[in-house]
Amino acid sequence: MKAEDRRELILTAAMGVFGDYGYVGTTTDQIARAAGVSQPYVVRMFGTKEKLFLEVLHRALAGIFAAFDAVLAEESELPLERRLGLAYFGLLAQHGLLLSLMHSFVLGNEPVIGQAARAGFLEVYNYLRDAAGFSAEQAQEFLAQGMLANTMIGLRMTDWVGEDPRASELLESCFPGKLPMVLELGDLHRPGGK
Amino acid sequence: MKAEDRRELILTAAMGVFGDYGYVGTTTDQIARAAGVSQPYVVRMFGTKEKLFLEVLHRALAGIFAAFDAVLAEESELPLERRLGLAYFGLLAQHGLLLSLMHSFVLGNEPVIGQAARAGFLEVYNYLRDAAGFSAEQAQEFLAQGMLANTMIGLRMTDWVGEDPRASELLESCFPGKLPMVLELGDLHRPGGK
DNA sequence: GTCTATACCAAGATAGAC
DNA sequence: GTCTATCTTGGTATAGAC
Repeated sequence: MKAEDRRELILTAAMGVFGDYGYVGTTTDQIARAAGVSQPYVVRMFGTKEKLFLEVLHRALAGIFAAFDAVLAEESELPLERRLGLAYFGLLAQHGLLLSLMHSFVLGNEPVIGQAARAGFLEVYNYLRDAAGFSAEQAQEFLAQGMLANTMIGLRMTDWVGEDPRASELLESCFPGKLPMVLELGDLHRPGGK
Repeated sequence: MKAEDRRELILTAAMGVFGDYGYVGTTTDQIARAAGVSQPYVVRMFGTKEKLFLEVLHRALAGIFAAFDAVLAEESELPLERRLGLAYFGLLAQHGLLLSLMHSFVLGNEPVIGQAARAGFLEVYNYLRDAAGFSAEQAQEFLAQGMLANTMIGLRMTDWVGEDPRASELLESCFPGKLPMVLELGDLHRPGGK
């Protein structure tokens, strides 16, 4: 296999593991095993764990913009907020995409990663304001809902559906009409999830 | 000094450091230095880093409920959501309180901490629904705004006020009328902040 | 292009002195 | 009650073979 393909493989694996355990909590060895290569190879290919994480971050953001662009390009009766929200939920199918971002969002102190995370978040905000044409209030509300959704996934709150009725009630408000899908995808974000 | 007082000192220091660097990213030595004691002493007193973090989590939640209880006990013209929101912002004055929680919210995979984090989050939700009398939608919206506010602090977005007009705009929506206060408190959540 | 072996360092935890 | 010294583990990164 050539380097470019391995790169893809490793990046995908890294996104999943980083999403599950966070930047600091993830070892390059975990990523290597998830990708089916040796630990030194991961480091060799990306230089450092930090650089690898930055690439994952970049990819995650690109994934968001791609999904949103697709929404803006399509015709629909539904209000734009709703459609972008659904597209956002769709990103849960990519293991670790939203959670890697979420982890970066609490690392503002990290000199390199924090900077990238702030810039990335603002890019999303700018997209909502400019490309999507949201007002400041609309964009803020959209992001707030997104952050709560991320939190539900990060907490693995889906594991408590059925056990605690209030957990179900909250999740139903966070993912209106999409709980079944989210529960299914929730399996990804668990130890051992593909 | 007796053990009980040291305990307080260490817990306060630990909350700040955990908030700044997260559970995994924090070393017991950082905490020890922040508290002015030796690293082994921190471990000795709390058993393990994990147990210490769980105590911090417990304290952070207690802080939230104390602040909310005070709001419910007082008379006011303002709507309850607004008053609880302001009380929430007030918690920013306690270094690391909201951010330690936020870090725990993305650690759902951690067997012990994840469980505690989920339970803690649901306690807050239950409080809003029962003690505060919020509807499911009100509680969800309140939490969404809280998670976005936490994210802004975690990202240290306040550092970009003045540099990026969109950062200011977003922060102003997140902390309506309270930006000056938040900017001042933002200094706490920076490397070297007391 | 990918691995094995390993150097090196940082961190949590323990032992035991004072 | 608190410290110094230290054990042990685990994790990033490097060297170098195949």
